[in-house]
Amino acid sequence: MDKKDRQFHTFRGYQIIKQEKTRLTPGMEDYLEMIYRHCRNEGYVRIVQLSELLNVQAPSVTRTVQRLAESGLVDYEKYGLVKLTEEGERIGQILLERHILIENFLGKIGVRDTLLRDTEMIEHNISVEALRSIEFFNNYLDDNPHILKGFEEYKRSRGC
Amino acid sequence: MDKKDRQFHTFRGYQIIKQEKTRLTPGMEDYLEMIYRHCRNEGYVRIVQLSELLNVQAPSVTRTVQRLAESGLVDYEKYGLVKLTEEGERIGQILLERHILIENFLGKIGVRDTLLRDTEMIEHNISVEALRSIEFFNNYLDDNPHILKGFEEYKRSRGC
DNA sequence: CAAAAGAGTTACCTAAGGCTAATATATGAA
DNA sequence: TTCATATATTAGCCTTAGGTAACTCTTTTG
Repeated sequence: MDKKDRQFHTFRGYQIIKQEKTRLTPGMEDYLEMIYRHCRNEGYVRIVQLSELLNVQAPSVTRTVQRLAESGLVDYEKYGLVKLTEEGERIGQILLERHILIENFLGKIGVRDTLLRDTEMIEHNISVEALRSIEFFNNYLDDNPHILKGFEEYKRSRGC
Repeated sequence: MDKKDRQFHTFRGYQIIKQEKTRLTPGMEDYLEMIYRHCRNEGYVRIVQLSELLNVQAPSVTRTVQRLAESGLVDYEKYGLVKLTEEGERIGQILLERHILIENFLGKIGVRDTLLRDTEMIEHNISVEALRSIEFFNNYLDDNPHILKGFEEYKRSRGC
C-alpha cells in the first residue's frame, strides 16, 4: 500500500488520490453506471434520456459523455447514440454490481427512505477492501437469516 | 421528504442538495472535525498544524478557516489561533461521533487497512437515517457477540 | 534590536461538475 | 422541400477545493 494511504486526508484529498489511480472521476462513474443500466436493455441511450435519468441538464451530459468517449469507455459521435465499448461494458457492470451490493447491504440493516441516496454517496469512493468486507457480511447474513430476524426483534423491543 | 430526494441524482447532485440544507461543504466538515479533535485537548490549533494533520497546504487551510469563521463556527482572526465557537464545538462533536460510529462499524465487519479512508469517504454524505441504522446495528452486534464470532468463523471457513 | 526563521496570507492557477443562453443539427409533417 | 420541433452542442459562468509563488507579519535568537 502507498505510504500516503496511511495518513489522514480530506474527503477531496482521497478523491484525488483515487482518481490518479483509476482515471475515473465520481461523475464519470455515475454516468457510466447509468449508461450501462440503460444499454443493457436498449443497446443505446440518448443524451436527453441520460439528462432525465440523472437529473442534470443536457450540456453536463454532453461534456461527460465526450470525456467517457476520450477514455474509450463509450462510442459516441456528435448528435449520435451513446453506446458502450467492450471496456465500458466491463466497467459498467462492475459499477452496477457494486451499487447493488451496497444497496442490498444498507437495505438489510434497515435503510429505507434514503437508500438510493446513501448508496450513491458511498459507492464511488469505497475501497475494494471495504467492498469485499460488505460482500462477505452480506453472504453471512444471507446464510444465517436468524441474525436479521433477531435484529428486527431487537429494534422492535427498543421501540424503533 | 422533499420530492427531489426520491429521484436519482449524481454524486455531485446529492452533495449540492445536502449543502443547500446544511451550509457545510464536505471540506468544511473535514476541517471542523479535525479542529474539534485537536481543540478538545489543546484548546486551540494553528494553521500550520492543521495543514499537517489534514495533509494539505497552508493556503487551503487559511481559506477554509476563514469560511468557517464567516459561518460562526470558529473564532479566528489573521495570524491568530483557531478556536471553536460554541456552535462549532457542538457540530464538531457531532462530526467526530459520526466518524467514530462509522469507523467502529466498518471495523466490526472486517475493514482494516483502508479503515480511515473508507470512514472519511462515507461520513460526509451519509444520511441521518443510514447513520441511525448503523448505530442500531452496531449496538445489536455489541449485545450479541456471538454474531461477529460466527462471522470470523464463517470467513475462516471460506479461506479469507 | 536587527536579522533570520517560521507562520500566515494573498493572488492566481487548475479541475470537476453543476448551470444558462445561444447556436447548430436532425427529423417528421404539411 | 421547407419549416417546426426535438435534440445536442458550444461558450461561458459559478463553486469547491486542491495547488504554487510571492509577500507580509510575528517570533526568536545572536
